[in-house]
Amino acid sequence: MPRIADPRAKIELLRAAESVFAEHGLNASKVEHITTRAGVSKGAFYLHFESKDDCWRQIIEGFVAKLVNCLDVPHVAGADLVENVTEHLDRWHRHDLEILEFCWQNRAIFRMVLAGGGGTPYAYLIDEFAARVAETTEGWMRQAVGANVYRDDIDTTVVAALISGAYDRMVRELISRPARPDIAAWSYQALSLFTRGLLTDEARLVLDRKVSTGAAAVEARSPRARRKS
Amino acid sequence: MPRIADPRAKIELLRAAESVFAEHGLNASKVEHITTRAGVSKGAFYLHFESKDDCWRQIIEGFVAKLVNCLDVPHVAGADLVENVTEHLDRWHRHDLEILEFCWQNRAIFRMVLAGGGGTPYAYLIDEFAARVAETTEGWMRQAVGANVYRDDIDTTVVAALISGAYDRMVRELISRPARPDIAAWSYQALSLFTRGLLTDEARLVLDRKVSTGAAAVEARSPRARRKS
DNA sequence: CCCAAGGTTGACCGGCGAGTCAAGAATGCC
DNA sequence: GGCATTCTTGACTCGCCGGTCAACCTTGGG
Repeated sequence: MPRIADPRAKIELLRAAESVFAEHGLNASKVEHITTRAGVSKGAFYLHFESKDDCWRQIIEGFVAKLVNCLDVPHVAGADLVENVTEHLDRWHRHDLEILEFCWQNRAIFRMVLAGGGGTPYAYLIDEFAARVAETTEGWMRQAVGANVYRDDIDTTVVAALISGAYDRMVRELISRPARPDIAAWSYQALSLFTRGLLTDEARLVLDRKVSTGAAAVEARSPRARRKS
Repeated sequence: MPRIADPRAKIELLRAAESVFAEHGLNASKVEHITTRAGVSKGAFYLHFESKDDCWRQIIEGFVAKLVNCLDVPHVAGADLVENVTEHLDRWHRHDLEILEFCWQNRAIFRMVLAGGGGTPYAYLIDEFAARVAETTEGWMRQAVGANVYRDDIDTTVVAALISGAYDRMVRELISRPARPDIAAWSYQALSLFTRGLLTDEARLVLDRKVSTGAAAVEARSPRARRKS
């Protein structure tokens, strides 16, 4: 009667691998480190994975489709400036929270990919993520310029890169935290900085009127009770 | 009579090393690749450097003090709002151009450090550079809030991270270019975005008055002829 | 206890790349 | 050309680490 395989071995190995990869990246991580941390032999590793790279791939693959889905946002075109401003800011805010939440939930894998840096399989995912964000941001921006929501003197390529760079830093800060920070507050600070930097004077007037009439604009919902520390 | 040592060997080796390290980072670069590219033997490498790491260090060390100097900026305190706004924007703009120029001149070494990612000796320099920029930015921001130039509802830590993240992306774009881009135009876009995002209403009025009287404010010097492409 | 089936192990193999050093090459004087 | 001095070379050594596999271990049935 055959011996029963240890049902926890693969789980322990995946956990250990995720942890070791996050510390050292793929190239500098040793299979022996992973197996020691998982509490199994080196040979047992190869019962579950074809190679070290395969282990890395198994961890990453389940992550890829989620990443792509996260970035797909429907485009909405409005004809009215009031509608445009409000809709635009709402959409931006919702999208922010969605992405930051995703990054927080998958912070271990982000750390894995970031620790490896150049030359790591799937390291291009970070660059792709960044490029995709910049591309989406630029698309939104061109629309907003066309709708007279954003100033028409902005270079959408440069500014899209600046904004996605800013969010990139925010994500890096987020995933480096041991405890979950106030994502909504962070998002508000970013949104406030960029909308003020981008809006036309007309669009700002629309927004200001919304505020003074007590309407549910994003800035009216800002945490007034929060003071900088 | 002893044979004369080849005076160009070390120069060729340093050049080749810089180039190979920029492509592959430290860990994935092979001494054999460097020596082949330099056109000397593998043994000759060790006549000039104790080890591969030593070669890397020799390239980086000359770079370190320049990097630190580049970030030291004198703090100037003004008492008058008009003076503050103008002085502040001028200083920001000058500092931008100085840093971007430095990054362009040292783009090969930046590429070297970026290509390695985590685990590379001196890779912390990039993190330190980023942290230093954020720290300096935050210091400036606190001053500007105190002088009623910036809004007092900004979280200076979060916003400083956002801004330095944005410049980080700009630098990465800059050093990835084969030909020198229009640094002043890029800097203008960033400055325009962030000043509009940060200034108090009073400070904006000061700035607008300056513009309408034809004074030499930064925005009055903006490249009006430039349209987005 | 013996047995068959399958699981697990860690000493071992072999490729790779950093570093070594004795042999060969280059130089200019006599 | 011979010689002494120094430079340069590239085959070689050695250690690291991913991956292998025969020996040993575990399991439950008879």
